[in-house]
Amino acid sequence: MAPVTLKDVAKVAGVSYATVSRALSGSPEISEDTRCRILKLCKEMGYTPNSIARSMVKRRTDIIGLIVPSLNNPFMSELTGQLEIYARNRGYNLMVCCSSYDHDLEKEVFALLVGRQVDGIIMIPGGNEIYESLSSLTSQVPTVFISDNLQDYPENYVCVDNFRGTQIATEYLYSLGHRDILYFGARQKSKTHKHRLEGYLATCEKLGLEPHVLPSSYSRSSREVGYTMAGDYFSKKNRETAILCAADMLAIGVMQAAFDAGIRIPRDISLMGFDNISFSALPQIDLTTINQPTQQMAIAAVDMLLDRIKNPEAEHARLILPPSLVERKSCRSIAK
Amino acid sequence: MAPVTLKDVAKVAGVSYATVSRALSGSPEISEDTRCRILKLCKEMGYTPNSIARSMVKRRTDIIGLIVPSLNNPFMSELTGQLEIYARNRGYNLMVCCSSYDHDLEKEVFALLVGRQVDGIIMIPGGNEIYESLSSLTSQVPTVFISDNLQDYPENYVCVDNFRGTQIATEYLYSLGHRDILYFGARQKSKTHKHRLEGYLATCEKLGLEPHVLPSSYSRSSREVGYTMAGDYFSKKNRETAILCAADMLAIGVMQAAFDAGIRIPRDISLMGFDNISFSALPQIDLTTINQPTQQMAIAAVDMLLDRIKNPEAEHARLILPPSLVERKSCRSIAK
DNA sequence: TAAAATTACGTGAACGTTTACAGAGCCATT
DNA sequence: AATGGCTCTGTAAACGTTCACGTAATTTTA
Repeated sequence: MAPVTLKDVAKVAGVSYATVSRALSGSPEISEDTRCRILKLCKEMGYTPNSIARSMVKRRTDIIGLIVPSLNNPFMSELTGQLEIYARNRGYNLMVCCSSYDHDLEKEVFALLVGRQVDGIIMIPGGNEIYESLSSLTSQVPTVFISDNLQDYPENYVCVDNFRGTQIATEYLYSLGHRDILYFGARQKSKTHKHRLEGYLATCEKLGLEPHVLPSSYSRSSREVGYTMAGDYFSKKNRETAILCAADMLAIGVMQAAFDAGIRIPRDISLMGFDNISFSALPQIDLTTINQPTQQMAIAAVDMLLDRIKNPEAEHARLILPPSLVERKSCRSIAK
Repeated sequence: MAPVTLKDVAKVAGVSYATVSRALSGSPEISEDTRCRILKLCKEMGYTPNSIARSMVKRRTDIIGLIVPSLNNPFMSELTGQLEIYARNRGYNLMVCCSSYDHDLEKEVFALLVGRQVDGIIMIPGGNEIYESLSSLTSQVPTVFISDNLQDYPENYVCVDNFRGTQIATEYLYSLGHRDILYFGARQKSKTHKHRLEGYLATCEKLGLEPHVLPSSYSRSSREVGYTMAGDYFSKKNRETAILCAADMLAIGVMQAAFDAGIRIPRDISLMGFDNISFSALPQIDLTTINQPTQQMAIAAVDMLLDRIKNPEAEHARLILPPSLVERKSCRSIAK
């Protein structure tokens, strides 16, 4: 518990503390002998550099703030894990804050992190209210968003190509012979979901399919929402042979409703999701879905942020990563 | 991007910077007028206190380090989320590091966090190698473990009562009429698993049941392990009517193997897990299990750590929280 | 009304680093 | 032998706070 400082080491070594600092920082302005001697002494004395003091003078902390809506959501917690590992490999630590999908909290923890002098912030917005506060937040500190909602704003962000995702999904279902595909759970307010819907609609048009859309009036894409909506849907006669859900969680709810209604997947109807959350890989679920490249997103977000930190005056960057098909057991090929 | 400091505010206000500091810290040694005037000015000028500088002189950072094996595991990411929220409510931020179940990394990030001058560390060990390094780590900074492996060491920890958990589970299965209960996936090296096994064995003895144990030679309790082990098990004739798994993930693997073998749960055999991870609540899984009180554990760990920070010389604390039964659909009552 | 107590504020040191600058010692060049 | 240029090390200021101390102005007390 006794904090041994540069000065302590310097005193024992019989040099000034600037010399010790030089020995540790790898400065060339020091002879090899003294460097070795000092380094050895540091070890012996159990010296640990105080990064607070260093931050004080260097005017940077090597800390990245992360604002994430929730760590209960597997997609976000996995992303968080990736971000932490990659950031640490690049010499940065992560200060994590959960916003609980609450925009006031988002602003509050943003200010908190700024006060903590983080070098930059990676933010996964929890909703759409973020637009109002965008510039007042990002003017304070370099910020990168992980979100598909920001095309029209001068901000840095990385996201997955949602349009392309539903395009891939629709084409896949088409290739299996499906001609009546229901797009399930289109949320109105989210731009992410708008792009997914558009990918579906555009592909329908390209393939000459008639689009069927079941919009969601809910503000989140939970299993419960999927279950409720699908219960309604299955209670009537329908001609669709496949359902493309706007999110995996919805699809899992749909699965349950299908089970309750005695409808078998994929025998009676094919089902696809979007996100590839870890749940979906469970054999009991085994959902064919569109993968978001979590690791790539994490790496890209950190890289982008560090670029912005190094060069804050640079143009805003955007990176849109390609999604990919994950083929599992929830879709089947049907006769034409 | 222009950092406005105490001095700037002081200059504009025409007072010394000590006065500004007093106005902000709520010191009584200042008149109400000047305080209001300064506070208003701070707002106008967009002043944010620099917590680095404050940490420098106060010799504390109000930061807690968290070392967690992985954020892919839902149990741990949920725990992390709870820790963050509660710690923030108590005025602390969380610096999170993933150890990837690697003990060398555990030691490395511990040192990193110490260098960052965190006020304390909450550590969820990823394995058993932790024993070797225990005292050399915890002598550096107040530390609280979340782990059931530390009864024999003078450390602070909180955990769930694993013995009680399997006791509850065994009694529950007994109450449903089961007399032949297999304990599935007992890991040898983990003390957590040792306690779970002991709870089962003790309860068998108490109830006059003959224990059946299927040990696991694997070092982790994954779905794949459960699937493989259960495949073997189901390929032979067995008399057990219920399986109690040492972890939910194992049970999910068992479910899959049962499905492959044409064995229906709970009709043909009852199945229980331990942990209550979020997967288990999915209707497609619907696993009866033993809950670990994540939120209570998080709150207790933070409270305990802050106690230790305030009073480092105090006796080591241990808190063992009660688990609880979560009744779902994977067990059935059988005729006696 | 003088002494004592109180209030409100300023002064300056401290926290543990980094770094610009200066300077000492040595060797090579003219 | 004087000058210049190295190489190495020391000095001191700075980063933005907090806080112990000092002190002037004001109020209270005897």
